[in-house]
Amino acid sequence: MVRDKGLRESLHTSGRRLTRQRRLVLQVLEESGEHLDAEGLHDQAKSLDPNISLATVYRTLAVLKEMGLVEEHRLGEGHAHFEATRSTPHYHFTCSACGRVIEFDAPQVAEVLQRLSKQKGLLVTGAHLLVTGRCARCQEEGETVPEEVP
Amino acid sequence: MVRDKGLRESLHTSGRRLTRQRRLVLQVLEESGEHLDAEGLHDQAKSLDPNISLATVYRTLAVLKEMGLVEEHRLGEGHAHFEATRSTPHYHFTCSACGRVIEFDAPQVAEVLQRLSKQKGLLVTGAHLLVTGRCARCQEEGETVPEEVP
DNA sequence: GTCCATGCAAACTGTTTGCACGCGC
DNA sequence: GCGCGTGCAAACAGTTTGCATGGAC
Repeated sequence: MVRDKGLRESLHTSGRRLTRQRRLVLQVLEESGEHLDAEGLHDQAKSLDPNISLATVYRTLAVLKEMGLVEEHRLGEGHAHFEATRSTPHYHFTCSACGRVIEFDAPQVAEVLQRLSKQKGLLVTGAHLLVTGRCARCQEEGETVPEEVP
Repeated sequence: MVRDKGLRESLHTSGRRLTRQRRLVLQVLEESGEHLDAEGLHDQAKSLDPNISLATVYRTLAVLKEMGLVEEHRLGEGHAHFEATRSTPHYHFTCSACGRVIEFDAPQVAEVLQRLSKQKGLLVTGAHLLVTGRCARCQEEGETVPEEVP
């Protein structure tokens, strides 16, 4: 992988090492696209390296978050979701009936943040707009049974 | 309390009862203002009713949330914060250095939501903009030691 | 060879639940 | 008095940590 080099360097500057597991976690996160939870990520990773442990997944996520390569979101319920940081910001709508997550963009949020940081002298390092409700499908059908949620 | 009557009625329509504990939880939440976590809320409540249990606090919060009188937010870290629903929407900035929470308004968010629900046929029932970064004080001082966080 | 990273299992935190008793209506 | 609500303690889910071994550099 081409970007391994960059990853190795980023890790190296903080006295860290590029391991098979770290490469793997980032790879799964990038390929799989969006908002996996730790367990889902672990499952995916296990299919490529059956020995990787959940603890390592969590530790790796912490490192990648610290380096800004991964973002953590609390969508809907208890557990966290993770996704590889992308160049274009986006936000999440979660359907409370079926659990589906829909991404959307909202350029106006950037304005809000800019005004906020200017007015109150804040340094903004992260922001997330989380919306909940019912998706189109679940409104029609009055559905209440949760579908498969990855 | 005047609003007890309204609360009782709201509860009654869903076959629920107005108990000392429920009154108490809502009262603490309203008086104490903003974003207490369950444990803080429990502590405050205990000073008025030493026997109230944490489980009851959680169960009551669930009921009040369901009735729309209370909102739950995951600010920064692991545990949830709760606040009595207010007429004016507002959002939260959390300083990752000192843990301070600053509230702010952002009317543009409402526009975003409206456009979103129209474009994608979603029914929006809740939304929250969560911002993290460093507050003015912590930027100046390069402070890293967390202060008291309620 | 050094020292960071890993796997495993145990610990921990925040939240939920089962059960017997208590209290609102 | 009926049946929901409570307190207690145990269960639970998600995440973190201590320790001995393994692997990156």
